[in-house]
Amino acid sequence: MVNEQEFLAGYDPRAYPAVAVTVDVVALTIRDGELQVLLIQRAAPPFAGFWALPGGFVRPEEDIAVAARREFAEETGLGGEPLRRVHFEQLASYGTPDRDPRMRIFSIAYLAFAPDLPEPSAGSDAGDAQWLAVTALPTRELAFDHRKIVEDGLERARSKLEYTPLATRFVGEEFTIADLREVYETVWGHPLHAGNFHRKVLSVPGLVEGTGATTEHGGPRGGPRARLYRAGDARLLHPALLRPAREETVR
Amino acid sequence: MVNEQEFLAGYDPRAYPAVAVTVDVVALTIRDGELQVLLIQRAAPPFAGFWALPGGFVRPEEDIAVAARREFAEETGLGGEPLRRVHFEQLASYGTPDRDPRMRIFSIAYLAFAPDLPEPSAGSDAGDAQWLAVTALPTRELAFDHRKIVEDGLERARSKLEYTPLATRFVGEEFTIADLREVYETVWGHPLHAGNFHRKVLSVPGLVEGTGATTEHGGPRGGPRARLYRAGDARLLHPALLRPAREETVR
DNA sequence: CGGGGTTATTCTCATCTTGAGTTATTCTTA
DNA sequence: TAAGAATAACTCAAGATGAGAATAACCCCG
Repeated sequence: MVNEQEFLAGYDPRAYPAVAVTVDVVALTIRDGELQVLLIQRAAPPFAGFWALPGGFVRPEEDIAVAARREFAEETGLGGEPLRRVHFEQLASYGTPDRDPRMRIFSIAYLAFAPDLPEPSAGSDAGDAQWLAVTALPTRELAFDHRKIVEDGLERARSKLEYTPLATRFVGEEFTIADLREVYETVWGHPLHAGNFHRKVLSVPGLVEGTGATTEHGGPRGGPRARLYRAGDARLLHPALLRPAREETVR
Repeated sequence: MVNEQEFLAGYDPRAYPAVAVTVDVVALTIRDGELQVLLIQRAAPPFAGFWALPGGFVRPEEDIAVAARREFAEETGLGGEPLRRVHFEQLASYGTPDRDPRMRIFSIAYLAFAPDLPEPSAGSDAGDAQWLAVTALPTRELAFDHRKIVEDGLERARSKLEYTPLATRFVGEEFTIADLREVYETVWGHPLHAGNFHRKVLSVPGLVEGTGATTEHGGPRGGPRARLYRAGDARLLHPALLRPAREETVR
């Protein structure tokens, strides 16, 4: 047996097969009314030409969370205040021995949420980056185990909408209840009852707070001006905003 | 910039500072009516004499989840069917550059749940292992960032009791509603209304199924024989069994 | 400029779920 | 044998949810 102490006490790392640690980022945004994920096209083998999650090596003195933000920033060209507004959280780690054909690579995946980001090619050094609607994922082959990572990220996102104010991270500073409802409908993938949603959002303490203002105009197809809100100070929603029960996933 | 492809294409791992990947296991059980966590006492520096989570090096060809089970089995002496009944899940990864003074070590933490396990010293190769009541954690200094890892694990456990049948993993094959209630009370750290809990457990589809049998005797201090149940086939609880709202944690 | 279609917001109402307390019954212990 | 304790079932009020409808503001088209 090799336990941690023995390993660390007598271990010469260079005598063992090398391992590497990377971060991969599942960056989600809502564009054109669709939930989209950021992908980059691989230039070199393996999986050359395939699409993959943005990510890379964690630098020797770099914290993991910092590495995730850095990789995201490099691919999107985002910086400053807009970057600070992006929500990051650790998703999970992936380390199946053969997940990369070249060597043992552990990947720590992060999830990033941001409102309506611009096309990534603009400011980034990788013109081969794009947002892909998650509904188009089934028809696209991804490199490595990145499909699994994206699926885990999507499930996490759907689930966190239920009991955290995460949805407010997908909209701008000020938003209407309908904006928020669109986020829920887009991420969960099905329509919600507008009246009940409205009542619920206003009744959960700390989810939103009114600004007193309304939109300048009604909606593009009519309707009155909507009141504007900004995110409240809640960190957890109580009671939660639950997805309609999905019998299939329960058993 | 070094992105993943460039890094992996032209990278000679031995030219970089070495990194290592370990697993650490937050193993929880209920013994003597208390939630307890498995700790081992470190023999070698750094942190010699301190208590730490069981864990160790992920072997070159070993899957992370397998490594977690192996480390747990080595410290508890558990194997075969009892080991298979233990629930494992990935918790999170920790990789702050200075979390280990010797080298860059990334730790992937796992959470393990099991019913009333025996004293670990018995079958293990490390006689310096013990179960510690989590209520005693504040008075004990832990090695590395293991206190943070344990706290994250406890929060995950408390939260998973709400919406998964995890509690059934802390009791034996057959159990009474009162056994289950004791699990919730112990993990959440406060008493529940017996009648409401009973109603709720029986009303959530797939949480428990009756065996038709009852206990041999009443409780040690009186009371009728209780009906016996076994775990149902639900993977998610709908509606969830929520903790009483904790105002403090909401904001 | 007026009407039809659209949307934000508020209500109603039946149904579920929850929290708190009570009761009948069965056991154990003294 | 009586007292105390625990299981299981019931009551009742308060809260939350799902479905539908009403009201009013606003856009676009003709």
